[in-house]
Amino acid sequence: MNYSKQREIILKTLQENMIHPTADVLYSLLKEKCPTMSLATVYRNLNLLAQNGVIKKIEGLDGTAHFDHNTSKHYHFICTKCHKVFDLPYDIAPGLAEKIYAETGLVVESHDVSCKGICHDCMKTNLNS
Amino acid sequence: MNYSKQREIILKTLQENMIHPTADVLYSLLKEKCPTMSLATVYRNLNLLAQNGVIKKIEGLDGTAHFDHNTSKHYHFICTKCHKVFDLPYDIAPGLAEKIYAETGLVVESHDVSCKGICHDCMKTNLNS
DNA sequence: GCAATATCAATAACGATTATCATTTTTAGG
DNA sequence: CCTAAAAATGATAATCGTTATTGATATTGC
Repeated sequence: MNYSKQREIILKTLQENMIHPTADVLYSLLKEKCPTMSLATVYRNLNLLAQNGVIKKIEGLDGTAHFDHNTSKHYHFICTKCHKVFDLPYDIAPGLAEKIYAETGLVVESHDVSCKGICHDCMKTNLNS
Repeated sequence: MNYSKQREIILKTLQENMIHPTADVLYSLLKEKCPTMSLATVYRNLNLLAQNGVIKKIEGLDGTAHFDHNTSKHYHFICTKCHKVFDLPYDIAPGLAEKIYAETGLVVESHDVSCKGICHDCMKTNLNS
C-alpha cells in the first residue's frame, strides 16, 4: 500500500466523524473537501484500509456496509429511526467463542453482535411528537 | 395474506432444507418442482413469510440474505469455505439486552450474533488436502 | 530524472433485490 | 355455483450498493 493523498483524506474524514458512515455518506462528506474524488476511490480505499486493519468494516447492520475508525474490539447498535450507529462495549458477551466451541465444537474465527433499537435522541423526539 | 399454491411450496421447500438457503438457492430448488415459479415470487413470499413471523430472515452473514424455517431464538455460524449456515444456541450470550441497557441505557429491540469460521466438514477436507 | 508500479477518475458492469404491470388465482357474497 | 373485488403471479425492467475496467496520473526505488 503506497501513500496516496486520497487515501489520507478518506481516513482523516472517517476519523473525524464519530458516526460510522457508509461509503456513500462518506463520499458526500469528501466531495466538499475534494470535489474530484470518485465514489470508486472511496470504496477501494475503505476496503483497502479495512483489509490492512487500519479501519473496520461493519456488515450486517442494515444491508449496507458501514466503516469504523475504531479498530478495538466492540459491537454495534443501529438506530432504526435515524440509522446512526453507536458502539457497544465488548464485555456484553463474554467468552462467546469459548462457549460456542464447548457447545458445538465449531471454531469461531470472527464474530459480530449487532443490535437494533431507538437511540436516545430519537426516543426524546418520539415523546415530543 | 391469502392462500397461494406457490407460497405453500416455497415454505415447504424451505422447511425440508436444513441449510439456510438464500432466495437464489431456494429458487433453484423450487424450479425442479415448479418450473414456472418466478424469482420475484420467491423473494416476495420469503419476505411476506418473514414479516408474518412464519420464517426468519438472516442478514449480515455474507452480504446476501438467508432464510431460516426455525423461528425459535438462536444465532448463526457461517462457514467461510462452503458457505453453509449452522445454528448456534441462544444461551451463548445470556442477558445481552439487559447488559446493554445497564451499560449504555440503550433499549435493544432485536439483536443478532453471527459467527464465521470453518465448519467440521471443511476442516476435515482441509487436513486431507 | 525515469522506469516500474500503484493509484486515480469516470463509468460500465455486476449481483441481489424490488417495483411495475398485465394476467391469473383466490376469496366472499348473492 | 357465479361473479366481482382483492390478492398473487410471472416476466421483466429498474434500483441499489458495490466492483471491475480502462486510460491517465501520481508515487516510489534506483
